[in-house]
Amino acid sequence: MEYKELHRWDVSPKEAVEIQKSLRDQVKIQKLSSTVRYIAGADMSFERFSNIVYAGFVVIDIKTLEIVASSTIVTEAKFPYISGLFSFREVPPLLEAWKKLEVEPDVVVLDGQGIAHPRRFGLASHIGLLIEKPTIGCAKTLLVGKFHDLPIYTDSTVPLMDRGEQVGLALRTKNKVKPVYISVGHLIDLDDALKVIKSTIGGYRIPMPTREAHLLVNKARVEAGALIDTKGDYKE
DNA sequence: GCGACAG
DNA sequence: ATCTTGTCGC
Repeated sequence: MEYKELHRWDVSPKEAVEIQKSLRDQVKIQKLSSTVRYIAGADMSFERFSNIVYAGFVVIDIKTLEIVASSTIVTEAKFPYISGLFSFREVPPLLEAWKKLEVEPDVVVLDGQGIAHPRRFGLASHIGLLIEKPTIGCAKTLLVGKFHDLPIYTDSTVPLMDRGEQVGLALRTKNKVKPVYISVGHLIDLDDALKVIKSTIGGYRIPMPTREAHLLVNKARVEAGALIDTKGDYKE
């Protein structure tokens, strides 16, 4: 798949914040324009004491929840992990994997926030602008916002509020299990984002796109590690 | 100044 | 994120 180059990546944290501010007004919140058949999930897996990272995508059929395509790459993360600047660490490796993906998804789910972000420009919004596809942020923990009285039963939702506005929602994907947090990334609205995510819940807390992407990149890392002995030499 | 802080 | 075994609860 293709993507845009909107700015440099070798920037300081201060410059990164300015880039976020300059791009956030380009985020479009709207109804999904086409019917959804293929949903992509993305994730990254890190090596313990290095910046080597495995990034990958899976594409899932919304009807069967089966994987129809995937891509994986290995590269080096060049930006540190800084809360609020997460996308500057994750997006470059993800774009490399995106480049190798052969099946075009109708919507992409990211492991992190969309507009539920201090500057309303989280990972899902950032990569959405670059790949020009509808994106959804589906995070395991909160970055900003508060919510109240979320029922303990599957499919319950409650608004996620930050500074007086709704930035997403908390969704209970499984009985009596911690919720996930859904927010709009780009080219979608919250109702459609929720519908898409609900259609991909496979009985686990983490919806299938993200879950399968996580399993994929984790497996890639472990298998690569098994090929290297303790001296760092490659095995036969 | 204190507390919070996506993966 | 990653390191890790068993264990408590549905």
